[in-house]
Amino acid sequence: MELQFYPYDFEYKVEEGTTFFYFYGRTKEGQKVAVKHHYQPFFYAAASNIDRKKFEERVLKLSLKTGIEPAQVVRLELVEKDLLGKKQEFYKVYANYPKAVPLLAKEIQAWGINCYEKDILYTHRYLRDHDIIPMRQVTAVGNFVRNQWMRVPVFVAESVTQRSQETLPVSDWRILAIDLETYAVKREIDPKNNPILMAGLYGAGKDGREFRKVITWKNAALPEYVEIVADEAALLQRMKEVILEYSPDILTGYFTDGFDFPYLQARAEKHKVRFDLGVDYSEIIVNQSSFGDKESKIKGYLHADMLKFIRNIFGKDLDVETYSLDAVSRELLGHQKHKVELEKLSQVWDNNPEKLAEFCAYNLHDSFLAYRLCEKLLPDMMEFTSIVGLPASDVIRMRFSKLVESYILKRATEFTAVAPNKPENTEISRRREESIQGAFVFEPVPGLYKDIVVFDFRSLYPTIISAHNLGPEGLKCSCCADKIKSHVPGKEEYWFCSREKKFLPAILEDLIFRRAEIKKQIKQAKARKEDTALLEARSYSLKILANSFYGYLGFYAARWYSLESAASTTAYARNYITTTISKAQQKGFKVVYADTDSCFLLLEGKTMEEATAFMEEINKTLPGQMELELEGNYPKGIFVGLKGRDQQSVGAKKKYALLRKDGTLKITGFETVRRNWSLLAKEVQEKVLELVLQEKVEEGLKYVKETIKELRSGKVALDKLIMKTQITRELSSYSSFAPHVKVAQEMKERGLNIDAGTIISFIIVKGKGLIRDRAKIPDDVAAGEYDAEYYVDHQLIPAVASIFAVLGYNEEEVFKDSSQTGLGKYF
DNA sequence: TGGTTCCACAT
DNA sequence: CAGTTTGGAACCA
Repeated sequence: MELQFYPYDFEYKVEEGTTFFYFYGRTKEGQKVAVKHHYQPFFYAAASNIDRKKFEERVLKLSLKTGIEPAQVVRLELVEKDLLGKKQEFYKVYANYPKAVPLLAKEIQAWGINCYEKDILYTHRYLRDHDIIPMRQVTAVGNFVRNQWMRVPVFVAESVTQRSQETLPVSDWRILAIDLETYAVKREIDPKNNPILMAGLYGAGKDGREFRKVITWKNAALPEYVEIVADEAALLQRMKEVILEYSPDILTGYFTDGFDFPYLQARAEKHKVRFDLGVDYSEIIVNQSSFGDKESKIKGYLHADMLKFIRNIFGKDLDVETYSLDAVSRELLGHQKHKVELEKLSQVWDNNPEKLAEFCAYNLHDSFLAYRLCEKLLPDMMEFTSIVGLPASDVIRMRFSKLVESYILKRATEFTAVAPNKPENTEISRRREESIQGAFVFEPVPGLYKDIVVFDFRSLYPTIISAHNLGPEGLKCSCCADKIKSHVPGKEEYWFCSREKKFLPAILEDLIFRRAEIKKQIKQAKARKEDTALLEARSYSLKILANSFYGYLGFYAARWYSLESAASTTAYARNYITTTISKAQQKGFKVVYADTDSCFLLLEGKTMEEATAFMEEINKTLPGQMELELEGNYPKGIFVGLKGRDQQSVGAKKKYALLRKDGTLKITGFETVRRNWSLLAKEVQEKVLELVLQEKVEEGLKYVKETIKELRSGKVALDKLIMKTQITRELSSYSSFAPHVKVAQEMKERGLNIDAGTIISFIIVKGKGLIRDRAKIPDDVAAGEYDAEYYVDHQLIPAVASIFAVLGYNEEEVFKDSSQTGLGKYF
């Protein structure tokens, strides 16, 4: 019979010597299933320049002792494959089970024969070789078999194919979010001694309404969604039942990899409760690497720890200070966490259970936020999954380099390419020593400019790599060696094949092309007022994957490492931007600034038509998918001087502000966002930039003077004067006492818990002596007690001095005023 | 300024 | 053929 289903979790099992790949998924009707399919593991061994007869005899006799059964070669096949651009013959060496692969390969390498793809995970290999994309419809031919080892029906497949690319809509996946609150005095997280107090679960009910539940074990008057059980062991038991009954495809949460699931595992073990949620009745599996991150797995589910996906992949474009659930939800959902004093939970639990309700609400709300994040980002997770072709659980936990490499590996099959091996440790150290020249940045002359037109190269690095065929395969190719006309600009020693499009640039070109197609679709969909969330997700995935190729080529641990290619990418980029600059200058445009892929021109009486004509002209000369685009045109812009240098001549790079036509500002590089600046300094800096850009310089000066007056009058609201600095280690280990350290000590003396990570807020007040002795906790500062002169000298003036300096005002000329001392005397 | 150390996130 | 060892901010000399 035929079975159609949507798989989302994968593993393999060796059963009586036969290796089976296992799919776990669900049918359209919502029935969870397991599908098993036999597939023989293998790797490659170089077949060139060896005595093949002798090799075959020897290799087929191999039998390496291991803990399980001896590692043996099942059979050999001779194949032709492409290794870094060179066609060669390889043996495809089939092993008797997956873990035999590295053992056999190591032995054969010891004979002096290179082996390849010996560290490709079996489950990943299976998916790639069968061209199966997780979470999309799969058709298996075979039969259901009786079993008692699985919680779900088991189907034994003779064949498995993906005929359709169809997937389920977001609303059809059953998602359940979990969140735990634990007993924790002084933020001490201790799964050995501290119990789980409550477990929040949030999902969608089968009736379409919300599914909300909090399980706790304290008898108190609590809201209707709270279920009270006898003790912690009962909580665990009940939680398991609820999850099984809900039967989610996706289990989600926030930092569930490192906190909730390991905690559940530890407490279940302590109470001897079998928390066997796994589809095969297995318990939670926590993989802890000797360093850093944990990963938690529950067999038969897609465990999506939203923190992992956001931190590793999705959050790179996000404007958040930390990846805390609070900050991320605020940014992505417009919701924040409920505000409760979590430190008091343990105390309330012990002494005032009647106050537990607000903690239950908090608990449920956290799981609600995780659910919403999962729902919102599911299209993105699925897109990365489909481009890379690996399980979503792996994809969301990958760093960029791994993501790129997985995409390359997926495409390698089509190009019959064999993957180069990962570098050895010595090679890694060697590579880590190397570095390349980066981007070109045009040093601006400080000043206030008008009518600035900004052009930039769309996806500069990816399009260069694709257009110039950069990559290890085409580097210094022998076919083009005799006619080296087109070497890399400024690097006579490098050239890349011009006869044949090579593997890496070809698959990168695909990504860029596919993204361009999707962008067109987005435009059309928007015109029809359709929802574009899915398309945006695809476009975003393709974009960051394409952008990561350059970094990958220069990444020390990359299989397709090619520092020459990375260096050539920036060399071409420098050449394109400098060429664009000089061509603009030849046309009579003044160039004020340029950075990596962008170029800022002044119209100076010329028209926008002339500027775009210039752009068109450049575009005619560009190869492949390269394109110069109009980023925008701005009525005004300011570039400021470098601190401590001649403020009139040397401009700071990557620091400027532009005024848009609609009056809004585009501020880059200024300190306005840093938390160790007071809100006052940020506000004043922004306001002054705005006034100056609107040519209201006098008004700007006046504004500063008024602000200073206000400061001195003691009327400025205290919350605008708070400065924040993070405590980064154990308080007692500080040997120098910056203001925030001193405040932290004071807070600790009052019984507040201060440890690494706490952000200390403080205000500097009037008085004698060192600054640090005048730093106070904001709550202790009386209105007007702050030290106005400190704020003038250390916050206000530094925030605006460079802006006024651009206009030729030095502090003395401009800020002349009263009888004050210090810099403030000029105001 | 550059080199080095420390910490992500959860209660 | 689940294992490797990150990177960015804050601090210090």
